[in-house]
Amino acid sequence: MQKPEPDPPTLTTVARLANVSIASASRVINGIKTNPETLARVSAAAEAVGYVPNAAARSLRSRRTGQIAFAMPDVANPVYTAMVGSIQQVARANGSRLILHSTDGRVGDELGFLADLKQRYVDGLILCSLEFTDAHAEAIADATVPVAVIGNPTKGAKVDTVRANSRGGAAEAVRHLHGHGRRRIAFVNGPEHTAPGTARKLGYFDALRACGVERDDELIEVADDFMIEPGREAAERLLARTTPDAIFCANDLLALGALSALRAAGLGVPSDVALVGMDNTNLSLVTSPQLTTVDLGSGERARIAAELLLARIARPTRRARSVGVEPRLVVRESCGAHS
Amino acid sequence: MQKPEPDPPTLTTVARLANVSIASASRVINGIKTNPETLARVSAAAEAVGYVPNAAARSLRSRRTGQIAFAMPDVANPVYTAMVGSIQQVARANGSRLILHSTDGRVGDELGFLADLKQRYVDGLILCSLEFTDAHAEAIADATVPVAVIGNPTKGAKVDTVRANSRGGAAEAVRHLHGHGRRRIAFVNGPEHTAPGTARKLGYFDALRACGVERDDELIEVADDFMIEPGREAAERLLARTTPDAIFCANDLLALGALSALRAAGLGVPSDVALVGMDNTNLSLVTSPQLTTVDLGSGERARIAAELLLARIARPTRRARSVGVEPRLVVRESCGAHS
DNA sequence: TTGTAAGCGTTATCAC
DNA sequence: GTGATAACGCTTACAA
Repeated sequence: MQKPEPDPPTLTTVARLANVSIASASRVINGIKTNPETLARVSAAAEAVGYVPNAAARSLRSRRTGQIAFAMPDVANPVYTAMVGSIQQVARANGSRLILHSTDGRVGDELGFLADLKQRYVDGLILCSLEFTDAHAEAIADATVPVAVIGNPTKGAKVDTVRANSRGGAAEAVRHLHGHGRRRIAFVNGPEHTAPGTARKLGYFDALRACGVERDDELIEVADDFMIEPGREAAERLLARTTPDAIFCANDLLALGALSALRAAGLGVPSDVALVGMDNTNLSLVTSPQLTTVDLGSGERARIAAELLLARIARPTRRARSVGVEPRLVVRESCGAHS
Repeated sequence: MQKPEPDPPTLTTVARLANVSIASASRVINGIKTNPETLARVSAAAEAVGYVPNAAARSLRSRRTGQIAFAMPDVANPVYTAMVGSIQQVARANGSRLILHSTDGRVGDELGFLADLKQRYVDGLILCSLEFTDAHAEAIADATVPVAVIGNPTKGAKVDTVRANSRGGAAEAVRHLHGHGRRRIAFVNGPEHTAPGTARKLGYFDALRACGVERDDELIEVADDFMIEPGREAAERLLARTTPDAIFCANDLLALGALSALRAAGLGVPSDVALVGMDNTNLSLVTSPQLTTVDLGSGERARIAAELLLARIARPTRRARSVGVEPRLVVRESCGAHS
């Protein structure tokens, strides 16, 4: 059986077969009210030839692609995959496809994707940026399609935004440690030039102040990246010079690294050193002890961002909205729950 | 400052500004050889107005979208996010965008995406299917764009394929356990109607036979899903009726669940019960003890699938290729490495 | 209600 | 080399 490979049927094919104009065929396909008889004829014809509308032609005319994009730092990080899942759901419910861009946190890549929007291959973009610069604000301002930001845009930026309160969350984590009798509370942070790095450090200080604990820079260590291995290395450096009775890590991955360093140093968790992470990734459930952490609502923030974006795509003139999602402490074995 | 919101510049805009025909403008934009002077004029004009070609118009004419899609069971599963990462890289190097579809392993969804290809919103699809049916083969056969499958297509299906050898990998895992003196080797499987479920069970039997160990159905337990919680429950059922000296789990997530059940039962790993998982997800590094596992080359398989797909998009008439990726045992603390 | 026809922004085939 | 011009497949005034 040789492939005949006939060109795919177009509206013209259908119209001809149904003996109507291509306009009528189009109306039927788009569910616009028509005479029952033509409707029947066209539907039958479409069915018969297996007609499916061509996406490119449709977008060209309608100026809608039915696609949205999500630009995120790292496909392998559970925080972001949680976001992908939420966005996927919203998009699908909306009949939209999802394009995934990976930025590795590089500002240049983010700006590149923003610029590419001019190609109009999507109806809008959700940008999850770790480091929002003026260049971002500018690029968004002259983007031709709506953008929603998950993160912390610069002050002036007029853009739909979903923020986490990671400063507050960090403070809550540290207060929790203090509440459990810890007094030498160390802090393992990620790169401090990032928005999360900055905010979480401030939260750490906030809590120390609130608890009346004096800040001790010896207890602070910065990892190269918000990842497991850098977390382990940072914790090793920390433990080489001092022994805290608690470590707050700026995210779960760092905490996993720290856990491994603590174990290697023969320190018990939480008996010797309590440990709290941040993000409530599914990783925090698989460690032993299970990790106490702060849920910053990644999935929910992404869902909201997607909804804001779709709303703006529908009504581009709405005023920019900014939504905050509050953190939630999740107490597990590494501090607070009986292990 | 009010937004003037001028329509985005088109080729016509550029051509007019450069005082050339739109054909010449097009040539310059597409890097087709032209007189240096017109080239300069057009480039300058394009630059001046910030011209960017419209994706929809381009695809309509050229019948190329510059997009590929990846349909996978679960965005949150590290095995698949590893695949996403690889595909993303290949796509990007090729100048293609990546569309992500999530199927939750539902056959109906997979078939739906296959059918949607007729809209031609992508140049091709990579399908990672857990359960490949005749309907899949049929849908692929009359798809209008190339498809590459990661998994095990039915025999007759003419489609580019990348297979893992999970049967062989499972056998290797079990032989490894046997080699470390384990004789009561239990097996926690996922749903057996899936391709991985079937293959891994066969591998388990293969190894028992090879090692001269008699098969004991009491040592086999099936989880509802390839996830942590079902894994824990299955392991609990297993431990309620017998005590093995090793458990082989059909993937890492199941192994994490089993680990937690073992811990709850007061059994030491690997002292009392050795444990081996499968997939070599990054999760296997964060447990304590770290998990011995079998790497089925997810990232590599995805990379190969992407390359096969792009190759076929470039030359649609090539014969279908089938590539196998061999498993690799990764020895860590839960069996074989000193903990 | 239905048909005619004008684009949407490109690319590609022609003559020139 | 360059410029008209005809598609690509569809939506949508507007006219009938």
